[in-house]
Amino acid sequence: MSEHPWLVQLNEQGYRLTEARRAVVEIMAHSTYALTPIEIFDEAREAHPALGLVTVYRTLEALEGQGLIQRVHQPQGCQAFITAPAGHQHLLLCKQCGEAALFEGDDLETLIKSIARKTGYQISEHWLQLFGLCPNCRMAQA
Amino acid sequence: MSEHPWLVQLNEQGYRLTEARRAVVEIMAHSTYALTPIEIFDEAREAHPALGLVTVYRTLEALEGQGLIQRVHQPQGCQAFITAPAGHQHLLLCKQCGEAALFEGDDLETLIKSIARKTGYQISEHWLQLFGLCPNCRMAQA
DNA sequence: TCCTTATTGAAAATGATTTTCAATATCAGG
DNA sequence: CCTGATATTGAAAATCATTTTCAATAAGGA
Repeated sequence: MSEHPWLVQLNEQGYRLTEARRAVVEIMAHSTYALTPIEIFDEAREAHPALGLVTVYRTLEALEGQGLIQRVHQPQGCQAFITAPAGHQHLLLCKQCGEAALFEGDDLETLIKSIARKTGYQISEHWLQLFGLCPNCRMAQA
Repeated sequence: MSEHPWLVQLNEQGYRLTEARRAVVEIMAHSTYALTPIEIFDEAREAHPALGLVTVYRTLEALEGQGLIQRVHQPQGCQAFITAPAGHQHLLLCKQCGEAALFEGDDLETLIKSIARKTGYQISEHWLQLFGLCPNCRMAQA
């Protein structure tokens, strides 16, 4: 069987391919929701019951180090993770159901340049995140 | 002596004015750096040595509830607090020294409306934060 | 000044994450 | 296909941040 691209990448970086890693990657690579270590633990144990929570933490660390997932910051807490956006994409989170959408944020360049000019700062990174209601939850609410 | 506006506001909301609260407000209202509870604790104890860390947490909670301070999210962690920006301002943090600058982010409205149209989400909140080097640290580096 | 009650600090409890360590599993080499 | 070096694992303990509990104290209206 062919491995998931994330597993291939981990392998190329010298990580061994184990049941535990396969189980965590399986969950993380397919979720469109930000998940906490415990949630990942619970879901991944369905495929690999012997999995330990510690290993979830260690695998998340490896995946984050490889730029494959990212931590999601929210008002309720900052422990959740989700697939890392590619390129210049940013997160849009539904406050109701937690579903995450992605959007392009290229237009920021202009804003950032103007702020750099005004403040004298040399800007190297930006975080942009939006919160709202996804189409489904909007409908349910109306 | 006249009290700091933050203390006046707390008082109007029914909070009593105590030495502990005065000490914490004194630190938070004048810092241009994001400070962690422990850092605030250490600094505030210079004015009020009997202060307990628990009270720092409780006072931060009150100040955040009043919209006077806000939590600062950073790659290294999300435990720090800083004066809340007024209106549509956002944070710009120096990666080197931790100093915080503020900037206006009104231009975002256009971007946000366009994303709302594209994704179907009803967007109600946005987080924008920039990281870089402040003028001083830029100079020191060059 | 007195009295009610919000507030306090210390200690204990909780929750998340990290470290330690002996057992186990991966995979390169024979 | 076996074998051995060693990366990886899970459990338990340690650590760190935060919250809760509770009796003592202090704020501020009467």
